[in-house]
Amino acid sequence: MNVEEIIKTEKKLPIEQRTMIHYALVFNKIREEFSLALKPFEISEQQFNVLRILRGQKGKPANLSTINERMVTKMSNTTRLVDKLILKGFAERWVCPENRRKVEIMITDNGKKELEKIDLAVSRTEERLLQGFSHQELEQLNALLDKF
Amino acid sequence: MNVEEIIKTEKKLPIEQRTMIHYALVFNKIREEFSLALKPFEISEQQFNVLRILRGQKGKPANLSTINERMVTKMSNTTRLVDKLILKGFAERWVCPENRRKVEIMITDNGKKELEKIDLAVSRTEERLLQGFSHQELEQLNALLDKF
DNA sequence: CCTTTACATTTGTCTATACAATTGTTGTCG
DNA sequence: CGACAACAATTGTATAGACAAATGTAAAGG
Repeated sequence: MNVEEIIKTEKKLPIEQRTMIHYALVFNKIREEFSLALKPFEISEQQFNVLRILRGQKGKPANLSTINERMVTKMSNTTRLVDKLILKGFAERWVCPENRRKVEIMITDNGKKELEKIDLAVSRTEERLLQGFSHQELEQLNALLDKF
Repeated sequence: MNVEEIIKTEKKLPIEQRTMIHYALVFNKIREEFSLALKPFEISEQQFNVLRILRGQKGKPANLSTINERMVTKMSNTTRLVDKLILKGFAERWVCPENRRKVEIMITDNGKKELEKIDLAVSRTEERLLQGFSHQELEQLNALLDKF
């Protein structure tokens, strides 16, 4: 990936600015690949993320604020996101008996099955995106990302 | 930035998955900082990007497809984006005389002046985001990003 | 010329997201 | 207890973005 070529500029960018643009370009590529991988399942990246969180609860229900807290990209209204998962039969929701302000949300068996299929497609995408990296380079990248 | 802590998971993620999540988390942080920096100017990141492209033309007008081509994040409708810049008096647009299918878009003096102010705020943000990095680390990061 | 094809931009429409206001519930303190 | 603050989720609304269809213009081929 050549930054200058992609954004068609001849002038030399300061390294800081170049890094930022570079970062965004790579992110766009990643997002594109992911949404392509998710398209056949008719599920958004956010919905996929929530499903993974719900599965991570291992039988325990999650409430909305828990989900929000754990989401990679925080959303302003997770309610409607969960609505869609429920509509698809991948999750269910009820009012929390101990605290009626809260709701409890759980992944359904159907949701789990679907998620397994999606996981496969997603991890294939991840591997494809990262195929040019050695294990050491991945560690290096993670270490650099930690500095942000 | 500790990935596992942020998304509140105890289990060890495979390095590929961890890298992807890490990447997205950092991107969110960057985006947040940028939109904060741009907020006082009431301009979106995309609009800012287009303004920079227009300035990069150095007097020559740009047409829509040129802008689209050079944008960091490609947009489906750049028309309406330019509309907003025109509304703010930062750009002007007319039909291309040689080829009436095309339009010619130029940054105005007003737009240039505003852009200079925004540039300052943005580069301060960039520096702040990257303050933990040595020059060598920035080069390293750029080299790794190239591998995508 | 006239029809067809390709091109460049614009418009329509539907969905996603951001942000604020609202609803319903619980906890606290005089 | 009763008023009020704090909490959790939902709803309303306005804006941004994705995608497809439509418009207007130019080029190509018979």
